[in-house]
Amino acid sequence: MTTPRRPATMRDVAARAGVSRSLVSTVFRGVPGASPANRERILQAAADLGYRPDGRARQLRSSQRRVIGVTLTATQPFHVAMVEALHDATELRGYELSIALSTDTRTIARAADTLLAQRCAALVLIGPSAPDEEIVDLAEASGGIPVIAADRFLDAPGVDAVRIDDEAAMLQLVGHLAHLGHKDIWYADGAGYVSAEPRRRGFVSAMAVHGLSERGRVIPAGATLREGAAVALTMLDHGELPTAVVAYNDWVACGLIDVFTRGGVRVPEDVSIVGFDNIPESALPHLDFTTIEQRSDDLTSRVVEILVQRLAGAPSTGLQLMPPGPLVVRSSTSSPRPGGRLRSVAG
Amino acid sequence: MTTPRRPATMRDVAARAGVSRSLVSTVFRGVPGASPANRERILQAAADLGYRPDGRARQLRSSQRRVIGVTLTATQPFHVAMVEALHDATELRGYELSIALSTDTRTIARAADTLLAQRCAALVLIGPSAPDEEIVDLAEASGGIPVIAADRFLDAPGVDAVRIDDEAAMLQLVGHLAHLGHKDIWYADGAGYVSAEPRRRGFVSAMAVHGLSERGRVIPAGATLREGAAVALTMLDHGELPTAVVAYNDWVACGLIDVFTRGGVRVPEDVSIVGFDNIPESALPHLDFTTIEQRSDDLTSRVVEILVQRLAGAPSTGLQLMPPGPLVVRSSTSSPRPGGRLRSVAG
DNA sequence: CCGCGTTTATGGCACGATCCATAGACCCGG
DNA sequence: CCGGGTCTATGGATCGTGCCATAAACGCGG
Repeated sequence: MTTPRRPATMRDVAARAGVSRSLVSTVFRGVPGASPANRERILQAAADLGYRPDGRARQLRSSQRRVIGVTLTATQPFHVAMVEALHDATELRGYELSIALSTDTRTIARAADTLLAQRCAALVLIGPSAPDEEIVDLAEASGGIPVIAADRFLDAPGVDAVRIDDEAAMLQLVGHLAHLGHKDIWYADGAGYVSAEPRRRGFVSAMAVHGLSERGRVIPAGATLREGAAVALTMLDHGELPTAVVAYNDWVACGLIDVFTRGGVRVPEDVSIVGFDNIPESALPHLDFTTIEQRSDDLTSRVVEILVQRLAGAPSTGLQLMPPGPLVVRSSTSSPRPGGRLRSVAG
Repeated sequence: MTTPRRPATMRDVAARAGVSRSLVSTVFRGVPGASPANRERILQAAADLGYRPDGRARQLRSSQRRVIGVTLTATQPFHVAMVEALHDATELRGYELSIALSTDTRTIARAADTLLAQRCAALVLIGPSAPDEEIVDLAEASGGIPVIAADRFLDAPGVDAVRIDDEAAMLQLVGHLAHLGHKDIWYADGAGYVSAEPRRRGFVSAMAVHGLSERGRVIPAGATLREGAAVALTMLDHGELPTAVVAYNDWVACGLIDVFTRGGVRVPEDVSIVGFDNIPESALPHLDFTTIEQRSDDLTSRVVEILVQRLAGAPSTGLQLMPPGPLVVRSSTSSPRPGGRLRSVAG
């Protein structure tokens, strides 16, 4: 097979098969109207020429919109899983997915521009980064197609938003500790990370609910094992510990437990620790800490559901919060020492 | 602004601005030939109508191919970083990126089909999964456009492949241990994970180089902290330890060190441990283990370089191996105990 | 042999843009 | 007043396909 400078078109296939261009079209569209003999010859000719229908021309001509635009920041692994789920769901409904990456230097609006230029049928914006205002403006400029913000807390008219209820989850976690009798509860905060805000808000209001606002403390940490470890070290250095620490996520909890146990602070005897996410590592025998599940699968299927409904003509439903996953109680939490209060750790 | 059922076209803009369709075209292409007054009126009319050029029609008409197709498996974080780098590099050369995800159920060939249907100018296949044969077939069917396999070991005519030289990296790691005097060196293998094969090969041949084939052992592990911890546990259970363990990657090393130190096996006094990747966690004070850097940035920039050259007409260069990053020696490695041999660990 | 319905095949317009050839507008010196 | 050059603006062909209207081919009963 030689390599043609110009890719083969329907015209080329038609010429080689000795039929009209239209007949090639009917065969490749899979509609009836071609005799078996001609169908065979056309497919053979196409194979010989390495013909492949031009998607751009197809979409341009057929007035139906058959592309779903997806913007992705890909900070979380489950965001990629969400794209896969969207693939599966839309493919069997005859849609294609078009993916545009947005990064620190490349705004969602810019990524979406590419997609809107393709005249996509709907826009799915995955990820909580980027200011809300940008999403609202984008929805304005989208020409009335469905716009769905996945994993984002946004309450704007005309745009569907779905996100896990971080606040409620935090309420459960703090509630667990409070019921065990803890009063001095600190929170190793996610600092700049995106889900940090609702979780912090959840922590603060949960402490208020239990009348512990005075005893709580929010300490900037981060989202990694490293940052969790760093926070634990500064706590040890300052020589002051609460009876329980809530971590922004499981990695931070790993770091905390690591440093604490090595520093002679026993978990849960001296300090209880809870994580957030229920990653596999949280069940490791030597860690085995209490955490709450992030039901990202539920979030994903909800997004797919909304997309399908909106494509079918259903109106926007606004913001939807997914109920938090179950609390997974393990051996990192127990009641505090009798009369437990802020403890001074000898240097 | 009302929401039109049909998006505005150049014709609509032209009508509103009172000019011809062609003039709208010249304005939106950014070529000279329109008077300032008309340019202004056209842009105003376009803004009023929410006009956005149709990318499909544009690309169809202009015979130049201005799209780079990228398939992505997104198993490694740096794969996403690579897409970002490709964005930056191609954007200022007037190209657009089109991204197609490939998953377990969605082959690279299928993902690439979408891209080829868009008549992309080149194909960048990111990720080492999928059988080589599939890539070769794909290159065959690509109609002669440049095909670049990033992060893949593949030596096929006409397709450029780039990957970090895992084997050489492993040679350095084992060499480091051998020079310290280690002879009983085990390898916690990556099992099913994709880069596992070349690393294992590197380990085996490195042991051969140092005349230690008899003393080496390959133990199936995995790629996560959890799997590393599991391997360490079985080692302790079997009551037999080498003087040094090479981990498939840094997470596995974390798991090993964690379980060992808690189990009373001192690192590096009783056993030396090396990782692979130099993730930030490897520098944590309480871990601080020797590892080798994965210079994924170098890999990325090499891929970009090759793409740019091939777009400029340069011929395929075949397989390229990137030299391994520097060895980062930390406190998890030292000379073995005098006369160190396989050690029995009391239960 | 003719009329009629069904199956196949074809020609041509349209999708929304690019781009070239051409025409009008305008300025300027001769 | 006219010829010639530059700057603007326009019409129309074209990209590769979908799809509709129409034509050819064919079978069949009267």
